[in-house]
Amino acid sequence: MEWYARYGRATLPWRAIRDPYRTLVSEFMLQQTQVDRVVPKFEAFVERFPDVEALANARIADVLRLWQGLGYNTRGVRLANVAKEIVSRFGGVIPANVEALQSLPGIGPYTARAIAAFGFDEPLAPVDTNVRRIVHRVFFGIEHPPKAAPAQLDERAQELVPARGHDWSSALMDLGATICTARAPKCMLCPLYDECASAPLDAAVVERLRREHAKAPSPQNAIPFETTVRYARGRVVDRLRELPPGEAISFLDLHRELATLERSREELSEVVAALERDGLVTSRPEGLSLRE
DNA sequence: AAAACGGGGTG
DNA sequence: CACCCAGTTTT
Repeated sequence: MEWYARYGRATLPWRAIRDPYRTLVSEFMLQQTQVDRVVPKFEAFVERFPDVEALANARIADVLRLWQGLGYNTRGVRLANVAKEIVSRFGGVIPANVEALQSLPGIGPYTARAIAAFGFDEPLAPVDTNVRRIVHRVFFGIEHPPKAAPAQLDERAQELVPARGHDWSSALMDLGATICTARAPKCMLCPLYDECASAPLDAAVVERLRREHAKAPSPQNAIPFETTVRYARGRVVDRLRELPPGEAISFLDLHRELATLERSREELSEVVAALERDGLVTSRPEGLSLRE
């Protein structure tokens, strides 16, 4: 905690102002997404949608426009749906209870605990990739190969949490993001050096062990990203984001404009259908648009 | 248990 | 250029 007081990222916008709604928004944006890329998006988002009610009344299309550049666009849809459910099921008040939180769309075990800990200062351990890595290195040794099961790491992380959860978990995550990093840990700067089962860790050794225990590359890593469905989805959503609010584009126009994708009408149709199922896109007689 | 889901920074 | 990132949902 002394290290955190001195070197922690206290000015992150969801820490400078503590508020469960800001915690909710930040945690959705931070799923699988680095802090540096979230900060500017977060600030624009909470300015446009300052509270649960504003977000509950938002058009999905506007949420998705603010989501540009973050990736995993269904997170934006789910976040807006969470706001609606909070209004309809919880009277507009974000629950502090983990089970209630996890019943909401897009909130899994990590995010439920993160909202409870960061939003309500509950003594719970949100175990993200940082906490997982730190706990593994400190108590079980270097994580390549893994010597601890996920359940063991959860349990060990939870045992560490003091009475108030916010600063403790913030500290662990900052340590993981800046010192106890995945590739090139800076053990010589680490406040846990003396208690750590892995210190001092040499970056070259980490790299070698990682390589030795690397899983066989999945076949889709061998093909160019531009040929993947994910890429096609991204280009479709990008095109629909450009549409002025209220306007639509016909499927055939979309297919023509996205000719560089080299997708047949049938293939592109399947991409659009999946986006519809995911709640991002609406198909009407006038054409396609982001969902209202 | 494995795959799908984005996109940008990094060593 | 493979890996990594405040994970969750679907298959």
